[in-house]
Amino acid sequence: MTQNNRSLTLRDVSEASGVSEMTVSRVLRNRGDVSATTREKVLTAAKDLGYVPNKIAGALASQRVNLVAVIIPSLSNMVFPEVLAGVSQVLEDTELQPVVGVTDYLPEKEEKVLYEMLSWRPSGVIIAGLEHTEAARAMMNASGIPVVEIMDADGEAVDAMVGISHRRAGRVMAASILEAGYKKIAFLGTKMPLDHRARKRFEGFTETLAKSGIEVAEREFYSGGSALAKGREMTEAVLKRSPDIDFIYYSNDMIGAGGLLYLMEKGIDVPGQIGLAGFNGVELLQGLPRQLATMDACRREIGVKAAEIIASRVNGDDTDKSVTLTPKISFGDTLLRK
Amino acid sequence: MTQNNRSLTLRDVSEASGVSEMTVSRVLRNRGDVSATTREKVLTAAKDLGYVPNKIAGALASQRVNLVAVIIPSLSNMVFPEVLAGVSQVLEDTELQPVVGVTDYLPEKEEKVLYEMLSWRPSGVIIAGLEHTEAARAMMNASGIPVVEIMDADGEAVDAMVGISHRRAGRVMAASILEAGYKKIAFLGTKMPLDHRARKRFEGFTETLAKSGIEVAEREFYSGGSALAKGREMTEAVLKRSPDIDFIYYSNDMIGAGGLLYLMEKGIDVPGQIGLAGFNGVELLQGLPRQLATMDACRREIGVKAAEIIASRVNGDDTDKSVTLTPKISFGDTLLRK
DNA sequence: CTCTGAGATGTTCACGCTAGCATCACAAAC
DNA sequence: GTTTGTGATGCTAGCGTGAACATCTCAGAG
Repeated sequence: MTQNNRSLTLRDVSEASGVSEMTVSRVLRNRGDVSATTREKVLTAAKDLGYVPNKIAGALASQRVNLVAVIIPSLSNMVFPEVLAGVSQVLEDTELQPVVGVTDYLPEKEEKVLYEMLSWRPSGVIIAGLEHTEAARAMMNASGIPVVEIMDADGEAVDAMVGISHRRAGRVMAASILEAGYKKIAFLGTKMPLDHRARKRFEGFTETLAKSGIEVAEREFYSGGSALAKGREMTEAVLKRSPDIDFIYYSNDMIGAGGLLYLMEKGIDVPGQIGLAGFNGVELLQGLPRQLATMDACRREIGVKAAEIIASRVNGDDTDKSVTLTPKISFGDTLLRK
Repeated sequence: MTQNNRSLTLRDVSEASGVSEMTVSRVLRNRGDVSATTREKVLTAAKDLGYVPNKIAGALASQRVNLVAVIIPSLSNMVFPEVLAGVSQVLEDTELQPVVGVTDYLPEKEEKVLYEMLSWRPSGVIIAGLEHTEAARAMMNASGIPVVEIMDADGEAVDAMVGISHRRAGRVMAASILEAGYKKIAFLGTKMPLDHRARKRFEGFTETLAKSGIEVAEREFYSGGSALAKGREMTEAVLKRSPDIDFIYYSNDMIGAGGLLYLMEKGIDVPGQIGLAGFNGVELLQGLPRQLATMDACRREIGVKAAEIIASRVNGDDTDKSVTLTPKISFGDTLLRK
């Protein structure tokens, strides 16, 4: 309540309550034996003063920091917040706390964010992707703490890894599309040098098409802007160039939804004339007039599993080093089922 | 590169490079005079060892922590990430770093998150809303650091405040709707005990309607689930109950978009038969077949301004205590313009 | 009445770093 | 040669807390 400019310490509380700093520390951490009377006295004093413990000092003294660094490319698309939700849910039952860093898909920024985070000596790291700079990889190795790389399973992990195979996801979608009889297939997505997972999906996709002697008929990439609007624009552009396209595979649901809305507006028969599919399985799709075919990326599950691995490792338990989840394809109303 | 289990300290670097710890510290912080030769030697040693400074110890020693706590209700709707983007953009040019805490709209969780964050002794706090528990308010007061409450301007700030008046926003929207001649007006939104800003908009809205002798004809509230789908469902439910509704005011754009898609599907004339408006001005709307009327909540701008206030105050400069931004109404295609 | 032991409380020191001052080397000025 | 100043470097003393150990108190056993 009192407004001090000099910040409060254990000493202030100890003086106010007439016991030693150590006892105050014990009360505030519920550690060790303290009599009910003393506990009461200390808590009252702490509350009256408005004392908030200094975790900086605590962490230095105890050599323990209950933070888990979570490093992701972006917060503005729906995918990473959901991973985060999974992480938080699990960590809430432990004394660990997630701290988020955002890289904007830039390797150098990732390296910088990682450095910053490691300088706070967290108990673990959860980081999106398997592609990192040499230096970043070295830091994670040297840190001596559990590191879980998430979202992807196509590659080598520094330590542990939880994700799906995007190559496989691309292959499965391609197979379903071929099976449904589509032939002139377009791919629309983000500019991929930045987004390795989208790239891998694309690679898996073209690989399977190639086996049937089919090549992607059209492709278009975007970056920035409203994904829904971009989906619209790109779909229009592609159909203008190649009106005989009969399927469009979008690298995410948001642009897919834009495309879907555009085609419906134009009165085009989906999935009869043109089939569509996206990727991610975002909740948003449920509100669309027609269900977009998609593939669930197991986002929440990935967050949960990654957090569980960190939590166990912090407790000294041994755990899985590599968890590969299998995304489920959902045909929705925009991909003919054989 | 070397994998140590015992973590590295300045001493390790100092031994490896043959200078004192102090000099190493100076090199790594670019503080004070160090000869080019020594600097080179130290940097090489640090890099070889893979040394990452320990900010915990640094912060304790220097009594300075370059973190800014940003406390928001949610990451999963589009509004707060954009505020965050504004904050990050500004702080990127300073030595300050944002750290995000999420409250899920729960006052007790807000209090807990605030406590946790303050225990790391950040340089400032940016927190959404003006409504907090007694204890939270006390903590912010006692902290002695700059505190900026954001998003809202209807109320008393603990310290500084940046936001818009949601009451006014509600009033302005009501006035525009009345002016366009709509009479049977419905309101659809979130359950409001949790969301004070939505509540204030609703209050302003009904207040202005009341002045024209009009009452909200229907109302419906939701919580959880896909907002787009909820908008759809609620719109359907309301129109079933009162088919003569001629305007629906949604408490956010997402449910508004759901409603819009539903009405278009049903072939209802928007805005002729039924007008619609949302709130927030989210980017998503740009991809819809028709532009939803809305009001920009100045999200990014709020983040920018709040961060600027913190940055100045940290530098000891005096700044505005209260900044009220004025949202712009956008009529889109769903609200007749008089 | 003394002894024992467990619970309650206090003391000391280290955690890894930085502020503030002390010291040192060396070149320019006298 | 001596002085002086300045850049370069080192030393010491904390920062606020928690771990480990030391001490004290008091009830119950003998």
